[in-house]
Amino acid sequence: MLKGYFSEYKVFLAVDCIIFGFDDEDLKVLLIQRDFEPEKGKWSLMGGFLKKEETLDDAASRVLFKLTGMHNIYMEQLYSFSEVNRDPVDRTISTSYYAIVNIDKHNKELIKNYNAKWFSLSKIPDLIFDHNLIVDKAVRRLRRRTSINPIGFELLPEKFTMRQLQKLYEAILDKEIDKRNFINKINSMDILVKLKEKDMSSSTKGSYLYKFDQRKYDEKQGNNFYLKI
Amino acid sequence: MLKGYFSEYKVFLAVDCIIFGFDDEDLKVLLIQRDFEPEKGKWSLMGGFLKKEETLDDAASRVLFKLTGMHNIYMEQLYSFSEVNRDPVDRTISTSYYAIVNIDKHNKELIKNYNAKWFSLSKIPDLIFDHNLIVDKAVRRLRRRTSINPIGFELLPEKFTMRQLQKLYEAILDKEIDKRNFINKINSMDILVKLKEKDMSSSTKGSYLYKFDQRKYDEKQGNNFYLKI
DNA sequence: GAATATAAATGTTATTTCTACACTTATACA
DNA sequence: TGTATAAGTGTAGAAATAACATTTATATTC
Repeated sequence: MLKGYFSEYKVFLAVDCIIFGFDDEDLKVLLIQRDFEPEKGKWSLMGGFLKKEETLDDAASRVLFKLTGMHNIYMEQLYSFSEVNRDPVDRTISTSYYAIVNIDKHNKELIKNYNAKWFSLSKIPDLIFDHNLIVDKAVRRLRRRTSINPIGFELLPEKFTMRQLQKLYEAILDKEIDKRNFINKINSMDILVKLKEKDMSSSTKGSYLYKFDQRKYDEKQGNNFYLKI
Repeated sequence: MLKGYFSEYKVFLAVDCIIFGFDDEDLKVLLIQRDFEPEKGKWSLMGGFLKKEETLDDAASRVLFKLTGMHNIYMEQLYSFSEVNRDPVDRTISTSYYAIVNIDKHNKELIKNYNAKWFSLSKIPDLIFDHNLIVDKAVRRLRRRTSINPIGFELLPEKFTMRQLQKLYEAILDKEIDKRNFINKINSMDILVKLKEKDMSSSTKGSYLYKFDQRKYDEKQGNNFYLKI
């Protein structure tokens, strides 16, 4: 045989997406409620099969767009899950991606169509197959990434307060952080621009708004540092 | 259709293994020379297709055993590569694993049969497909892992000198390390047992041999720490 | 047997980073 | 005018890291 491998080796390869969002309080994950068998009615990650003409990244982008209506979402490949019977219908390997999105920017119509809902990390229900495992791994990865690279750009509105940013870190790392130490560390990263504008919604005094310095933020993505928070 | 997905979505899924070893001087990678088309004569990673009844981990273990004759090799899933035309024969996704082995313990007969050879990192030839990319990613991952967890147990002989351990770290991290600071840090990890025995081969004075405290070493694998070396 | 050559073994100080911690300020509203 | 609320701000002690040089044990050579 000169061309082609033995087709009995072929398997189904799916991508499943863990979509993280942040709502000023909690880190959340977007889940869909299946309206088809098996496990109809149960919650699951959004996924889809890898198609012939696309890479796994393409497939993940496609799946993410389908559910959120957003393009160019920040995402990263997580892991490939391959337990033989993880999918009761047919042997299927799942390459998972985690994505982080601005929770206010997704298309609410779409997520209604998919019976999708945002769940706080602490309230994630029983999911189909091995999806709880996948979410756990994604959370651990996101935590580690947050200790190595700056995060927030994709999760926060364009302008945000220090308090919002701190809440985000606290939600991701699941621990309380001292306000002054946090500000000092963020400032030492040198990725924010302090605006003249204030947010007056949360206090009488008002709090300054910041935005990310896109260029510096992207730089820091490259050369890893260890930000111990 | 009640049972089974649409089979046109099926793809070939291979595992490719980056096998790291250490020879007292350099960090090395075990490569095989292909004796079949395409790209006959070129060097590549050892790989194989995922079979029906095995997980990706199983497949990687099988591939590793086939080439080294060793069981229970330390390995970790790295990444799944999926460029559409990465394999000219047929669309094939590759899930890569990196493994670390004791270079003295593998079966030399086997690697002769596969035309396999150890290559220092700085002397890796042009590999088939995207295998150079895969190796690069594995090296970066190994470096990061080395900064978070202890390493060495799988790469060194049972008994080894501080110098050997330091050389290993220097080879992995590709930088020189101060001897005194290195020893202090390793000691602060508390994973070594100092033996009464000395190695007399490298100096007239002789240098003490150490071995890993298996229990403590395994413990440290779990709770990540940041060892800045 | 004295001198030499080689690698091993060892500790301290200065610098940087991290942690813990409390009071003042601006403003709206009563 | 007083009160309530969240924002804003700095320092000192502790811990980790980085820089750095001399002494020791032994085999070999003269």
